[in-house]
Amino acid sequence: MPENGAAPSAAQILIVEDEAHIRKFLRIALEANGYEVIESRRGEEGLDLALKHSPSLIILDLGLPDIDGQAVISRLREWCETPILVMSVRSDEREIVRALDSGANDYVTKPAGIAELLARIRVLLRDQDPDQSETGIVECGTLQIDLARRLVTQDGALVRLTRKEYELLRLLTIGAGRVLTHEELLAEIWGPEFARETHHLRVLVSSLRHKIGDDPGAPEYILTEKGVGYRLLAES
Amino acid sequence: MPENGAAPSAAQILIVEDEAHIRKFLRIALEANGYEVIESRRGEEGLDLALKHSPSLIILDLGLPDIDGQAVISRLREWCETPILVMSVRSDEREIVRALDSGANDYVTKPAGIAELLARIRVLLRDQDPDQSETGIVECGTLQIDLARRLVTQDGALVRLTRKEYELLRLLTIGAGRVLTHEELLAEIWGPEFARETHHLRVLVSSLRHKIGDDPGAPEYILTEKGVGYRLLAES
DNA sequence: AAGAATTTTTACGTTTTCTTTACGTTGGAC
DNA sequence: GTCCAACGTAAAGAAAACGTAAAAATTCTT
Repeated sequence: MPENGAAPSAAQILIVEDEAHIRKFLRIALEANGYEVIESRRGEEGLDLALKHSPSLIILDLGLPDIDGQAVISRLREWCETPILVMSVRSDEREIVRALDSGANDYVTKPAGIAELLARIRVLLRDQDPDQSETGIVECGTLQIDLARRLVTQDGALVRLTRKEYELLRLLTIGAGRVLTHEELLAEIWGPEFARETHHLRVLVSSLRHKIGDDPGAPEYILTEKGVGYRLLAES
Repeated sequence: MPENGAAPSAAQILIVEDEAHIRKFLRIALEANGYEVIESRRGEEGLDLALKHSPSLIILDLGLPDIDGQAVISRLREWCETPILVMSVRSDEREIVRALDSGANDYVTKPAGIAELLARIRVLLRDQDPDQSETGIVECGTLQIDLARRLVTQDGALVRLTRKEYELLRLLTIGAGRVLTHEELLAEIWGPEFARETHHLRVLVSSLRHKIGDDPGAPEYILTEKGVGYRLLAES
């Protein structure tokens, strides 16, 4: 899994759409405009990919073969805030309202002009939460976290992290200084249905701390906020 | 879920539209949904009103008598980030792209279903920059309370609070200046069934005061209102 | 299919936080 | 001054939360 291989500023867009020719059309148009594209034909797979890649935007067709598109929106919104642009052949107003109210950010009726679609994508990417931007190298004492390359070094030496360890560190880094609650972390790393299983988090934090050389008693990096969550100590 | 956009204090919406019957129609629909409405027939006046009232959202017609709607968008974006929803009779794709790219957040072609319009308004209000509302760092002498990060510092030094201590301080901060009664605090922190157990509160206040260096005899931060509750001394 | 790496599960000791209780202090009423 | 009610604080016991190690299960590699 090449995670974030391309240029640092290339936004990654996930397409969830069952019709092959539309997928192809979108992919060509998006790639021509400098976006990186991931695609999926089914809703379940789409949810997986969203979790795995954390794309910058999701284009979602409501008429999927396996699960209701509406359900995809709701399930995405349980744990993430990635902008969702819905495409649909139906221009039924009730469906539009339902999609928007359950968390979609825009609704475009097919067939839509590609220029308009691209403009609406730019709006959604432009209006995103500024602290979501995952570019640049974050430093924390002698610890370096390169979010674009998925690379962590401690004192210049490469630290090998497992997927979950890295995911935890990434979340802490993005929210540096802020407390990330148990629920947030569990929902992001394991999925919303694990939001109460704090023991998972305890062992993961323990092994991450071990690898980056952090002493829980006198933490340099990861501060435990008992009963609440964890926070990465920010530079000051 | 018809989740109403108007939560505690009604969101204010500015309509800039020259056709009287559309203005009237919008006003009725919006007010019926709990929004407060200001309106203007001309672009210049619209800009003035935006400056004066800082509305939560602007609905803009592109076909205005005095200045080009496009110019209104650009001039608004010079100094503010209020969401702009453009309405237009023209569904020319180039115009849509131009409006979105110059700063509009959504574009709806007239005539549009009112339910869809309201849903799109809810999206724009929902997605507004959250740090416009909560990011305030409250200062109280040398005590700093950063509610967004759950961070408390005294004289620049991090103060580590337990969950309940922080919760107490948060409540006092939110209601800064106001007296919070024993009942309110107990109900919020321990639950309504504890509303009479003031001894809990006494020991909690004591330990919080100890950590932020407050002397009950000559309080700098937490003032005891005997027989009633506590209050955080606000800056003036 | 075997082996390695990762993740999940479980268990237990330790630390921190919370609750409870007891007692001292303050300040107004009489 | 005495009494009383409300408050502040200290300390001990109880409960909750945490950290870690190791075994079991799963997934990934080769």
